Amino acid sequence: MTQTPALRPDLSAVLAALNPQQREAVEHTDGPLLIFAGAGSGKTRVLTTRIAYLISQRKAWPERILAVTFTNKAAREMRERVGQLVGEDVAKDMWVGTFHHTCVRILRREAPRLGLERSFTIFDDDDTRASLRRVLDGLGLDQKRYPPSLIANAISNAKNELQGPEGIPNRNYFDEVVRRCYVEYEALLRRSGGLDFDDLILSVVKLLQEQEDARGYWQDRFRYVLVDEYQDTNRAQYVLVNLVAAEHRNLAVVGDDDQSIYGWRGADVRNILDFQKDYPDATVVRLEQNYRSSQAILDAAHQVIQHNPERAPKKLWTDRKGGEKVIAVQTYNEIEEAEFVADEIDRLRRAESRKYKEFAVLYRTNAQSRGFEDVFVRRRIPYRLVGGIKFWERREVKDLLAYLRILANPSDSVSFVRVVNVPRRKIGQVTVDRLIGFARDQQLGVMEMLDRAAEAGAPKPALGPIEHFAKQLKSLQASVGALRPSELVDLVIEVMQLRAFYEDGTPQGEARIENLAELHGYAEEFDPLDPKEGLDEFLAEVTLTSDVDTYDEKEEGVTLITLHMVKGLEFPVVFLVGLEEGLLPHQRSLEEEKGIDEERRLMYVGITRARDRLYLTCAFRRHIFGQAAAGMPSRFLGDIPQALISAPREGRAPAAPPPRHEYRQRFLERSVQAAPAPPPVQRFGDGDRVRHPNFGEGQVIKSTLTRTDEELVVKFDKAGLKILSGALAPLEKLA
DNA sequence: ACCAGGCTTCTTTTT
DNA sequence: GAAGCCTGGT
Repeated sequence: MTQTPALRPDLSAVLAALNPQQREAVEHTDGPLLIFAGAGSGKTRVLTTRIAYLISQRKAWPERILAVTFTNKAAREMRERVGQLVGEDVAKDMWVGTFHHTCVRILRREAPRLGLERSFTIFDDDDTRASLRRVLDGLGLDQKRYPPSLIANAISNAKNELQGPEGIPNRNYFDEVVRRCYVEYEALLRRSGGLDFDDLILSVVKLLQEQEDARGYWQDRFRYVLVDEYQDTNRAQYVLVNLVAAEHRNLAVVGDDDQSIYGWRGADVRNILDFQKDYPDATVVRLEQNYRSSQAILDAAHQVIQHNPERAPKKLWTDRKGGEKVIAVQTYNEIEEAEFVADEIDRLRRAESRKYKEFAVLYRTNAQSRGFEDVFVRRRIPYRLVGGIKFWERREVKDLLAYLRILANPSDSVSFVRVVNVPRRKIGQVTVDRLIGFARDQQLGVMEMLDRAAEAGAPKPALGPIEHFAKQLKSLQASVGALRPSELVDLVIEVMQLRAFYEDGTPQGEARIENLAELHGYAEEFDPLDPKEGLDEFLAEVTLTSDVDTYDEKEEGVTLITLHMVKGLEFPVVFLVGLEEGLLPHQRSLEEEKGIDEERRLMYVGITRARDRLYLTCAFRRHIFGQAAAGMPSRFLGDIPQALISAPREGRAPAAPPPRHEYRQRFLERSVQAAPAPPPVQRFGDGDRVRHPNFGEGQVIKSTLTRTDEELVVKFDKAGLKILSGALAPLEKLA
């Protein structure tokens, strides 16, 4: 330290504003600390104040404090808020980031020790699947029987459990396939100088476990360690933080077992529930006062979550009295569900002068956003979609990034395969296979591989194009240390003529070209760094940035978001939609042990996002895989006592409170009461012969009018009985 | 090597 | 209702 950072030690006012439990969490400085932080209990405030307190008490220099968050957005916020308390120049030295970012930072420094290139490439899911496809090919295995995504999942689970290929169980042939793929996949990663998401954590764990010097350094370095969302840590992450904090034992973990929703990717709630076993001397603080939601909303949340077993004891409370009752509504189908939401948004904008950004629509699956998008576009309601097809995953963006990746790391053959024919180069499958095989055997990077194409056995006609490609890449590579990331982006676009390649006269082509331009803008952020370093950082950032990270709450528009991504956010008005059996809880969750519990926690997370108003909606019919299916109200609706739910608004049927046992029967009664007004046209009568492009010919068994649609039950000669929407299905009436 | 068209399967959830 | 895979044609 050359100079003492300018501290603003007058935290007394900030401390005085905390409640007693919050204050205890802040002022506890030494030794292990477990904070159970319920939804809306001021967790971020406690964490940031605690860090500021540590700094102002001179407990540690900022660069010796490590805070691990779940998203980059949370990390940024934390740094900002600490900055407001102790000064930005001080806060900038803290280590704040996601598990993955933190590990990348460590790995960049420790690369040599691990026999790793400093410019290692981070493989995202897409790259992993592409790699596995190649592996399967190499092993002569059928991708239909052994879907790459399933194998990727199995390997990921193993890695999260710190298991190598030998740790894959031996139950059946599929396991055997997974094990062999795992071995080959690892070899491919190593040859490519690549690490996948899980490897980032795994490599640091290994480093700390196996190399005493490194372990000593990092354990000494981080005097204070804080981990947010501890209930969502997996085995590898658990080992990592406990290892890092082992020397000073100043480990503070924050979380809420009721909000554990990432079990499917290896998160283990026991990490938080067993913290006191790991650290018998731990101080435990419970933050139970909720500063976000109305009493009515909190009550509903409590009713839902209390059905779960194995919860750490706690109950949220608020001194906000009363509040609007929760409104539950069943609509005819997903279109009307969206219409209803749109109606309410319009109404509340007028009645309560609310802004668009005060509303959020929360759903279980990304596919559900479609109906809302369609309706919002038509009704000119501005919205922003979080998640779904991400910017970084768009084809053209990935193509351009693949070029940059080859430049940053010439061993990255996965990226080479991706762009070998972008634009068309007439280098065929056979040629690519021979080149890749040769490169593997001879341990070559992309450049040498292309230079020795003839030797590799590439077909004669391909040699010309290959040589040209090599020349292009070399000319780009000459600029790598010299040009800044954004300039490099432009150069790739120009040399490879990507604009012309994507230009196809369609609006989609236009969009692709715009996205390329947008990439330039992102890259600019890394221009101030050393050129090569900037390129590496840019590429890492790109693969580690999620959609919520770029979410800006000040931006106008209704938020459309999944229940998983919404954790940590809050909105004055929340619509929790698609509350149907099969959707929430999701069909797939029913097959898993404890699946239902996690679904219920999702519901709980959704409810607790709401400040003032909460709507719960479900649809009677929903199109799934393009076909209408019947939906039963979610069992979770039945967890909420009728007394907490408002009477249905006029003209709307209430969601049937799902009876604990016989909900099918009661549901049907309800749906009869719910008979909506007739739609404009009834095109078919009972007994009509019809033709459908997919299902062939059939006979209408029953035609029913609903408020906006004609619902048809058709018995197809070949395809059997189907329920179709008269408005949507391309049905043709036969004479 | 590339394209069009038909077939299938598919969907949880994400760093 | 889309994306991906396969086939058969050029």
